[in-house]
Amino acid sequence: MWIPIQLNEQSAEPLYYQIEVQLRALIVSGQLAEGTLLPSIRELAKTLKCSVITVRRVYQDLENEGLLRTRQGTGTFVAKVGDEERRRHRTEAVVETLESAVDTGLQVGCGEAELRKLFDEVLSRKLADRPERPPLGGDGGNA
Amino acid sequence: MWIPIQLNEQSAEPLYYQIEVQLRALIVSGQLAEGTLLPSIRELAKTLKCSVITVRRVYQDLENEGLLRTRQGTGTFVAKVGDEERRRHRTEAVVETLESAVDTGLQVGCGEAELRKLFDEVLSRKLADRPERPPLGGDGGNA
Amino acid sequence: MWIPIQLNEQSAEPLYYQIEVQLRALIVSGQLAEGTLLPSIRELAKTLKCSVITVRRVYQDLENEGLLRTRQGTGTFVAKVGDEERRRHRTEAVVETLESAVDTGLQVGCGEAELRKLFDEVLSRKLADRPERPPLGGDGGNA
Amino acid sequence: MWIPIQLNEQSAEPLYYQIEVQLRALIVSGQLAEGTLLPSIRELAKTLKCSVITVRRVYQDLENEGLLRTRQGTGTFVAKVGDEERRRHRTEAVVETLESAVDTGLQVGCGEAELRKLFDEVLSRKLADRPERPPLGGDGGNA
DNA sequence: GTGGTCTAGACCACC
DNA sequence: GTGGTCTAGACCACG
Repeated sequence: MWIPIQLNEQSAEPLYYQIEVQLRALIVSGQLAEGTLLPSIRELAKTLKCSVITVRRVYQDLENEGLLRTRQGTGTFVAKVGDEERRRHRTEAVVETLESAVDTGLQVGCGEAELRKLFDEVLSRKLADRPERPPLGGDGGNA
Repeated sequence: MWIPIQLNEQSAEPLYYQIEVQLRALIVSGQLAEGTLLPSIRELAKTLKCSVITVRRVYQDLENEGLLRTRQGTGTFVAKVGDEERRRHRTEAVVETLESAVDTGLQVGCGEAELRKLFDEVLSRKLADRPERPPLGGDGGNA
Repeated sequence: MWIPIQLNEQSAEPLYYQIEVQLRALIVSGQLAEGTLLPSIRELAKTLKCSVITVRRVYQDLENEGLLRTRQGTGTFVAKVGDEERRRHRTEAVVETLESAVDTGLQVGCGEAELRKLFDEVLSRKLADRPERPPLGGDGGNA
Repeated sequence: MWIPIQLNEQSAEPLYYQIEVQLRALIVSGQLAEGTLLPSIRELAKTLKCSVITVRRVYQDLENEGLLRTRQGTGTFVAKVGDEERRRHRTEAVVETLESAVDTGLQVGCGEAELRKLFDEVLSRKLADRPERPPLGGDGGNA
C-alpha cells in the first residue's frame, strides 16, 4: 500500500514531525480507513529513505494518541477514531495555527480588514495550487 | 523603559524565539520608534528572568536583520526601518502562519467554507479578547 | 469439547501468554481432569481465531511444565498432576502477582491499612461480578 | 541529587519500564517534590549503567503523562501534579495488579478465604522486609 | 553544560 | 516476516 508523504529535508522541522503531521492528517481525514494495515516500519523507512527508528517513533507517538494500534508480529493498524475525536483532531491544529497568525497580526498592528484580506489572498492562492488527490484505496492490506 | 513582553515557559518554543517575535513586532509596528534606546542586555534579562545569553542572541539576531543597531559602550537602538521593509516584515510572519494553517486545513479535508468559518471564529474571539494597549512612549530610554 | 478461554486483543499481553495462563488455570484447578483430550491445535486455533503457531506454542510450553502430554497421532491430553504440584501451581501465580501489587503499593507510600482496603474492594467487586461457571465435563473429547 | 532506583537485569521487564515504574512512584508519592530538578539524562544513564537513550525514553514517557517537564538546555523537572491526579496515579497500578491476582486466584479455584489468607501472608512478609527509607531531600538542584 | 534528533545495527519476542 | 528493546555515537539547538 502506498502512502503519500512528502518530506522536506531543508525544513527545520524534524523528520519525525513532518511524517507525524501528514500521517495524522490522512487518518483523521478518513483517507486511511479504520483497520487499514500500514506499511511495516522497515518498509516505510525504506520508502522515505530514513531510519527505521524515525518511523517507529512516528507510529509510537500516533499510537499514544490513540490513532494507531500495533500488534507485535502482525503490524500496525489504523485504530477506530470516534466522530467526536476525529472532529476535534481535524480542527485542532488548524485553529491553533490560525490563532497564532491572528495574534501575530494584531501585535504588528494589522487591523481586522487587513487580516481578512491577507487570509483571503492566502486561501485563494492555496485553493488554486491545490493538487488533485483522489482518495486512497483504504482496503488494501486489511487482513 | 518598559517593554511589554510575555514569556510562556510552558511553550515548546524556545525562549529566544518568543522574545524575538515580540520585539520584532514592536519595532516593525512602530510601537518602538526609530532611535529608541533599548534596555541593556543585563537589564532585560533580569526583567524577563532569563539568561543574558538568551537576550544577547535576540539583540544579535535582530541586528543581523537590520532592525537594531548597537553602539559600543552606549547601548542598543532601534534602527531606521524603511517603509518598504516595514511593510514586508509586518505581513511576512502573518502570511507564513496563515499559509501553514490553510495547508493543514486542506490536508485534513476542510473545505473552503469550513476554513473561512474557523478563521472568522478565531478572529472574532481574538478581537474581543484584545487588551487595550496604548502606544509606547518612543522618546528614549532611561537605562 | 468447549474450552472457556477469553482473549483480549487490546491487552499488551501476548496472545500465547493469555492462553497459557487460562489453560493452566483450568488444569491445576481440576476443571480439566487428568486424561482429558484437548482440542487439536488446528481446532483450538480456529476457535480462538489465532495462529496455529500460537496454540502450538501453548501446548508445548504446558507440556514442558508437565501439565500436558502429547501422543503422536492421537492428540494432547491433560497429564497427571500430583497434589503437591497442583497446590504449588495453584497459588504460585496468585502469590507472585500479590507480591508485585504490595510492592508497588508500599513504594508509592500506601500504608498497610490502605492496601487492605484496596484489596477488600477489589475482592468484593470480583466476587460480585463472578460469573457462575459449572465444572466442565472432563470425560473425553469430541475432536 | 541521588535517586534510589534498583534495576533487575535478570527480569523480563524492559529496563526503561523498571525505571519508569520506580520514578513514577517517587513522584506520585511526593518523595520527589514538584519543581525538583532531576539528574540529567546523561548522568542518570551513567548512574544506572544504561544507555542515555533508555533514560531519555523514561523522561519522555513521564513527560507525556504530565509528571515531568523538560526545558532544553536547562534540564528536566518534576511537574505540578494535582491532588486528584496524584491519588489516581497512586492507586491505579496497585489496583490493576490486585485485580489481576484476584482474577487468577478465582480462576484456579481459590475461595475468598484462601485469597485473603494468601494476601495476609504476602502483606505481612513484605511489611517485615520493608527497608527503612528516609524521605529524599527534594530541594537539591531546584534552580 | 543541558535536551532533541537521527543514524546504524544487534538481539529478542511474537505470529 | 512483524514490532520491541537496547546499544553506541554523531550532530544540532538551547541557556
